[in-house]
Amino acid sequence: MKQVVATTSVVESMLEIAWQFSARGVDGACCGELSLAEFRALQTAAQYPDCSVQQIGKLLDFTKSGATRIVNRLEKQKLVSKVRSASDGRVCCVQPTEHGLNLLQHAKEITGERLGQALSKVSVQEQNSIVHALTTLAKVLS
Amino acid sequence: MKQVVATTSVVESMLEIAWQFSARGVDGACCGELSLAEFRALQTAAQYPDCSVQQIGKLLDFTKSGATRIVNRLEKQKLVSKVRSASDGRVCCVQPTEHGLNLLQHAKEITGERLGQALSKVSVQEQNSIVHALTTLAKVLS
DNA sequence: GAAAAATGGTTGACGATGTCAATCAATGTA
DNA sequence: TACATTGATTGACATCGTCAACCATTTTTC
Repeated sequence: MKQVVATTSVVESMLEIAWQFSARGVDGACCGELSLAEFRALQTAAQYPDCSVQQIGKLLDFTKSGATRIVNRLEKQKLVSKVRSASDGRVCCVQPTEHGLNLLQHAKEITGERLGQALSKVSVQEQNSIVHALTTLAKVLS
Repeated sequence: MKQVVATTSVVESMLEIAWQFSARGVDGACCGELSLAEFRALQTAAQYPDCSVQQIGKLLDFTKSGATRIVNRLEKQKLVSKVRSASDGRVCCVQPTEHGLNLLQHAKEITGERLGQALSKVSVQEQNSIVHALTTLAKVLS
């Protein structure tokens, strides 16, 4: 019970952080011309080799059609390519292009820098604590 | 330098968390009929007494017109009321209604519960560490 | 004190985004 | 072969926030 009480006071921090790192916060900073949804989709495609369009939708909680549209936008920007699966002619495998992977890498650096800049305001010990905490939290949230 | 390197590896966690707690993640769970932007605006109105429309826009990084529209939607749902400032006839003070405050409180509880549920998967010691880390991080990010 | 500039807010037109329902194509099943 | 299922796409649509133009009030300037 005590934990629950404690967490309610943290929710505001949580939302604040989410806001900073979501669509509005990251803005052009990390994603270039990409929306957060597109960025996440690109990430997902990179993470799961030969990921289908619908898989991306399911992982990110979009409808089928939403997923199609997001992937199409990524394709138009040449960040992914769609390849028909050899084993199942209905499936579209979404593969990040070289360009897409570069963008991901770059985005990671930029956002990391930004996080690092924020973290530089606290002690190294606290930095480590935060890094550890975030990693753990992301794991238990998924 | 080491910190920067370390943080880049955390960025993915960061984005994962943001995703979980942003528009798509929270969904109806905490915000009822509100979008995340509307929810944040309501929060801001509650936090800053007699907050103007534009102040909300500036704090949340919206344009003037965007802020107007968000506040209008909140007003239509009777979550805030707009009152012309006595000292400056141009300014609209945005005040959360009783209903608005209740919704905020409720949302806080729901989201807190959700966070608590996730946190219940780790040790109490780790929970405290995470709570502390989030609080600190939110502070240095703003 | 009146004209001009600045400031807060609103509105119309628009582009971006994602949903729903209908559809097509490929696969699986009877 | 006929029927159902599944992956993906498309058209119509609602939501959301921006830009530019605008009105109203306040402040500045001469």
